Amino acid sequence: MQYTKLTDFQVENFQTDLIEWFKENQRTLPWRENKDPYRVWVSEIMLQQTRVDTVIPYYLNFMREFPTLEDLAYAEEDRILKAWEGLGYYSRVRNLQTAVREVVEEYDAVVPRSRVDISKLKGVGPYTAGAILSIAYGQPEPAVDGNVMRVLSRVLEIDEDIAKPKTRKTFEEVLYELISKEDPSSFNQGMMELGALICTPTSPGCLLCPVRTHCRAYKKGIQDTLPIKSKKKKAKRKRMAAFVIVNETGQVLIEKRPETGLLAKLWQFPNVEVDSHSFNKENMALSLSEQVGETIILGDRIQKVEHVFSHIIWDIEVYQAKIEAVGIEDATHRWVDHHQIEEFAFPVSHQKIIKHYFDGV
DNA sequence: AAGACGGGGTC
DNA sequence: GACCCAGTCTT
Repeated sequence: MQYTKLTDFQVENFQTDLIEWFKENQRTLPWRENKDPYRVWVSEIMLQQTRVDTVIPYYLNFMREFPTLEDLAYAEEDRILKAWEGLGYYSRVRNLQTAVREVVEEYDAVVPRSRVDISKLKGVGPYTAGAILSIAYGQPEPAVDGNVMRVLSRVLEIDEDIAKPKTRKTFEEVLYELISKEDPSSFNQGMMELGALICTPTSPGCLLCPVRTHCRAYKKGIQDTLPIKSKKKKAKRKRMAAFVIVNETGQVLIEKRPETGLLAKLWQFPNVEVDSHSFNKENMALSLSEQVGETIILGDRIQKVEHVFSHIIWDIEVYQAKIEAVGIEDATHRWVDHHQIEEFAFPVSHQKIIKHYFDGV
């Protein structure tokens, strides 16, 4: 039985027009060299909420460091985080390693071919499952991302709010009918490529579009009103104070962030969240001395950093500080010089502190 | 269903 | 400043 949203829709002609266009116009990208499921998998994780141009250099470096699924499975966690440094959403790479270890142990190092099994892997949601199954294994599984929802909302004039979790399922149901059974890989990639190159969020290039004859929104001239997407709330501000603590040999103190939550397991300079009331230097020197277990002498403010996340804004005031000793290390604290610090993965906000401090020293 | 989770590019 | 990006996990 045909899905009602495809009534009077030329399914086969649409598939052909899309796939022909994709084969002629697809970009040359490093993850399109072959269909190795591991390579496809890594690319799909990196591409989550991240643009192609941003991903390319990370992908090349990552595949050089971890060419096979086993290489990644046996790698040290600090190394995979360093390879991800600056990409954001760091749980992606920790989940990816958990998942490839699962594949090595439970699936004889072969990426599962069924949606049920592949979806059990950490970090593999409905989109990534469909992308790997269709691109690496040629299976007719939908892969619904932001591009696909935008393109299809226009082509089929679907006006559900794409910010709602439930809406993704609407698109998946249609796509099980609409996807090419002969070339699911080119179909899915074609939908995404079309969304990236032609059917863009603002001012779509309808006159260049290979499927405009099929497009209901274009026919009505309402392509700019779709998709419907509700707004999200804006980020909240947090004031922080961070400290570049220097010992007698010129090393600085860094610490590892907690295992869960924001920027989990990355390294940073010791810092505290401050509200406007408790913001005084005596207070900070004291609590800092407690943290480090030695007397800290708080120096000048040397930098201000504003860093914007999707849900938080950090306003960081950076202070220099001195310790009258060599300084003690434990599992989560290290004293490092400007060479050693390169080996640790820092969030971009604290990379700004590293750059400013060591450029000035 | 809504919030947590990064960072960068664009208008 | 707001939006968006080849989304997923947790609550």
